[in-house]
Amino acid sequence: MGTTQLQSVPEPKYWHLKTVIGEALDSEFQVGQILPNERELAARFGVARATLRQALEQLELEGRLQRRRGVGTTVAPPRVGVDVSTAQHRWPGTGDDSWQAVDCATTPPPAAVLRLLEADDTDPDTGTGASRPVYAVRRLRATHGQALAAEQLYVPAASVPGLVTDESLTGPALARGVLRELERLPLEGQDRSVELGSARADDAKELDRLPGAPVLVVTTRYLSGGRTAAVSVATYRADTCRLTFGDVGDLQIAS
Amino acid sequence: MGTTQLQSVPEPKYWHLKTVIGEALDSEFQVGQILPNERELAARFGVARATLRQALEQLELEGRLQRRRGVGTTVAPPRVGVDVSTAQHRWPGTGDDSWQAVDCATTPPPAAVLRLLEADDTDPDTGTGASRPVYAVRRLRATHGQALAAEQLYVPAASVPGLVTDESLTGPALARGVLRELERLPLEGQDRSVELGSARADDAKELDRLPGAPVLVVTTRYLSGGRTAAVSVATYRADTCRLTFGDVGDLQIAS
DNA sequence: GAGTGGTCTAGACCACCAT
DNA sequence: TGGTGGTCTAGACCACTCA
Repeated sequence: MGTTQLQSVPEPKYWHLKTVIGEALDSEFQVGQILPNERELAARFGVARATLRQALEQLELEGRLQRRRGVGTTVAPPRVGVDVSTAQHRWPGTGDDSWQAVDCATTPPPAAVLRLLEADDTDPDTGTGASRPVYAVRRLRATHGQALAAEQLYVPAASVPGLVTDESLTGPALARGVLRELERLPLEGQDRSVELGSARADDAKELDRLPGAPVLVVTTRYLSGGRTAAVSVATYRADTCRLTFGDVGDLQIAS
Repeated sequence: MGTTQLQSVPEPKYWHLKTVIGEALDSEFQVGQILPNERELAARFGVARATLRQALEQLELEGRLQRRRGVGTTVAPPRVGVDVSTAQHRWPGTGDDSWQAVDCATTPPPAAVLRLLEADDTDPDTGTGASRPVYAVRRLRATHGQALAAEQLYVPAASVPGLVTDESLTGPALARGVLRELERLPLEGQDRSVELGSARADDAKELDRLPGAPVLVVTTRYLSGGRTAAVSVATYRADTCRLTFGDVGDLQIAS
């Protein structure tokens, strides 16, 4: 038959929808403005609700929309630039009030973290358990009342020799005590990695997201005295955060 | 009625599924092994295919699974650590064969990039167009034949004054020429940001993914002579890449 | 051509938030 | 209590890969 194929390789509907809605966001909507609900939007575009949701999910992933159950879908503000630079060799949170210590436990860290912590602990000496227990400090990072990240900072006891382990020290106070002692160590370097993950239930709750929400997982190894003095696993909200590594230093400051 | 509520707040089925399958991956499967197809898995777990797919999507997002249309679902290898460190003040790809120049065009860059390029171009002098045209160099980064990232490197003409603009220079050759000239500039610093994005159609094709696939967008501003000499926008496959910022430097090398 | 994952539908019910 | 987004179902068809 001589029917000419107008769209030989048609793009998926949800992809086209995403483009259309994305353009509408630029031209017709303002930050914070509420969109029509999903059922109406689906009807308006003549698609099933599931298809519309696929488009909205993409836009939310890109940080352009914010959806909250029971409330609605709103236009998200531009992503917040969050400094996670490694240029200044400082302990995390030093001279920076954006981190807040929340709790501290001594539950054994996950196997992956243990590998990082004990990689250089097993070789030099014979004993392995010298650095136990490992303090697990829980911290939150926020700006303008908005939760950005939840962190689990693992500190082996060997890194905080001066810590008084008084039993009366409860969670938050113990957390601050561990941090205070940690800052006394000379920080010699750090290496860091960033990868995509999905929020565990506890992280999700503190980040005001649903479990499984996309997060940027920043893993940092802090080095002091040739050893791994601490390991931090921080999960940043991927929808609202843009991680910045301001490496410019002197040049930027001079201008 | 006296029916006791066994699960007062039951977690979503797909979340539970994800956990179960994830544990199975650890204990019963090997990297590269192929899973039963989605219809069978859904039947085996007694859920709809869409629900099963929600769990698989999460596992793929976390880099634990790899799905390919027409082929099947396989167990993914651990993520590749990709160095994107800013510690060495070098131009991208110098002394590193993982980047390969593909093409070069002079199409105007997107507005967001233009803002970065011309921020310090408008103030000092009166003229603005001094740095036009802007070369858009296209490069790919790969290891072991596996595409990791696609980059768009924007270089204002002002940054490569020695470039001979012969019309016979085709795309790839022009790209290499621009890079060669760029490397002659003294690199004074760079700042960088990482955020979550979804792959544009062209990036997706070169990364062997579907459009919309999650990517880590690394934006870098290269500074030379107090100016922004180039801007790079690189999209890394979020499922297979873990970006590493090896800041340890001397200490790590010495050990 | 058989089998895979990708897209899409038209419903239903649930958890949550505001009023 | 009404409205929102979140979950789930049971189908259907399509695009792709490979033998």
